[in-house]
Amino acid sequence: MDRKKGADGPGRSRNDGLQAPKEAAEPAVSPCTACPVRPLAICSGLSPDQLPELEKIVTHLVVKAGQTIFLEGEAADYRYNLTRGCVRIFKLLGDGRRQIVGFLFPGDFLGLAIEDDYAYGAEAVTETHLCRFPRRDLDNLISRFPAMERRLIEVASHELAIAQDQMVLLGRKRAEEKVVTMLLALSKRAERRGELGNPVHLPMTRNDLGGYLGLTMETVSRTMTELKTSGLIREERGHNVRLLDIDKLEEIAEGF
Amino acid sequence: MDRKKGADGPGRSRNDGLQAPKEAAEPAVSPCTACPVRPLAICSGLSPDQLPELEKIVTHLVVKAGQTIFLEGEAADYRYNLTRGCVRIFKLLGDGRRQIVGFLFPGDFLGLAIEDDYAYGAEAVTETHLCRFPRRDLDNLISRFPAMERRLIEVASHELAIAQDQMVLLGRKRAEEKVVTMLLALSKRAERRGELGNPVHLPMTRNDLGGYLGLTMETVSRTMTELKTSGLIREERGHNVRLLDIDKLEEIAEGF
DNA sequence: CAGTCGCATTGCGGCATATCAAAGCCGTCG
DNA sequence: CGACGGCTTTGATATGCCGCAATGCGACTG
Repeated sequence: MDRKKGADGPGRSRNDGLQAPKEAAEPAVSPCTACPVRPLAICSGLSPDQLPELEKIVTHLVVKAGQTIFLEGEAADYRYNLTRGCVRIFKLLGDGRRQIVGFLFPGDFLGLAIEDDYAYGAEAVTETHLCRFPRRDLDNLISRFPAMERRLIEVASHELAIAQDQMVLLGRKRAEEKVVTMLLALSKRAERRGELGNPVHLPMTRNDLGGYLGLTMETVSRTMTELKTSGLIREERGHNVRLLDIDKLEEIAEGF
Repeated sequence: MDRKKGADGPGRSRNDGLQAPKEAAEPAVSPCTACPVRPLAICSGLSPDQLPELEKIVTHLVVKAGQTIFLEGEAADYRYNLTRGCVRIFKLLGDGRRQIVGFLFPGDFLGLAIEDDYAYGAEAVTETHLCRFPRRDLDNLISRFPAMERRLIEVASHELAIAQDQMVLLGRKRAEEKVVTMLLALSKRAERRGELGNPVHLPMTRNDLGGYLGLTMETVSRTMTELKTSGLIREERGHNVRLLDIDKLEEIAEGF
């Protein structure tokens, strides 16, 4: 691939960001016990009778599509858990070029790799529900529960493995391989969450996909068209993509 | 950039690999207490009187330049700590394209992001000294010392932050920016280890650098020549590069 | 000190992807 | 229901890096 300046402008899309996210209307009695994503989240490091500890420090937020959750460089006062929706995290270069370094889905933890300041910005791709924890409180709690620490190591090293796969993608794969890898990865992630894996749902724009794959929006679009033409995928209503020959797609993704 | 097939062949270079690494002649009385890289390593999660616990399960190895430490896909029976030398870890695509996902230096931990099998291969760039721990033993030990677990979370999230920076580099930076970023990063890492930061020492080949930066050897070479021509760096004896205008270099690296 | 081997450099041509521009499509809202 | 706004698609052209090949160079070796 080839690039030089201004891959995409800073943040914002669809909607626009920067209003402070609002607290959810009803935190209510704190439904961690019934939380559908708990088994996926770091919260699975706590036993049911320990959950009240967590509920003491949590705030529930709803963030509308396109809104900013936090900015790169801002003081990192909170960590989050995603319960609904989709979030993009990204880093900027001096001239505005933007690289999306991850998409988050329900059960994912947001705010792991941070120092005093957030090392990346986070924006809602779709309307997103978050559990927000004051960083200090959460870290204290975690250090009191060894199972939580172990869970966090698991999560961090899983993230690291994903990041390494992404380096291979960005450094060595061609456009078609990149797009196919992404489709398969989103499919598998959806299945792990217990959602439908085959018509893959793509909540993000072509621009977001390109921003993650190290491509431009146009190249993503052209590549999708080619995949459709060669009968490997089919687009269905509402940003859904059906994978028509998964074996073939896997081969393409792995560079054979 | 632009690529298609066979960025570089599999492993091996300089020397050649695959002989089983030999144990060090003299593990001796177990000198963890005096280990110069302990403050940098995960071992700093243990107090001096706990070090014997670690020494019970460690084996010291010396691996010659070019030799394989382990292969991608092999059963992940060990974790390592690097005390001397330089290691490259890399992943392969089906057709042999190779992406180097990291270089390790003294104090670094090897074998963090692994499942049952190693997700990447590891080779010595220069002669390397390693502390090897049976995975199960080390994990048991770690889980008995909360300070170790905390240290491991720190290490993992630091690695993750580096990986995210690397995604920006691979996805959005131009060749010159990539090379400059690398030079500065190696310089800073050396300083953190207490080594000389300014004439940066580059133990790895141009091919390795390219493998890490998502470039070919030739492009790295051409870029270095340009940097020399424009007076930003100067090559000195023994794979050393002097940074002549760090401010300017930082600007280039950050995309301004 | 000449010979050899591995790595680095340089030149040249080609190609994948960027870039710029213009339609096309689709959901939203008045 | 028609017009607007944002996203997507498609086309035409530009370019940065790749891929190959030849040469250069420095470090061992005998």
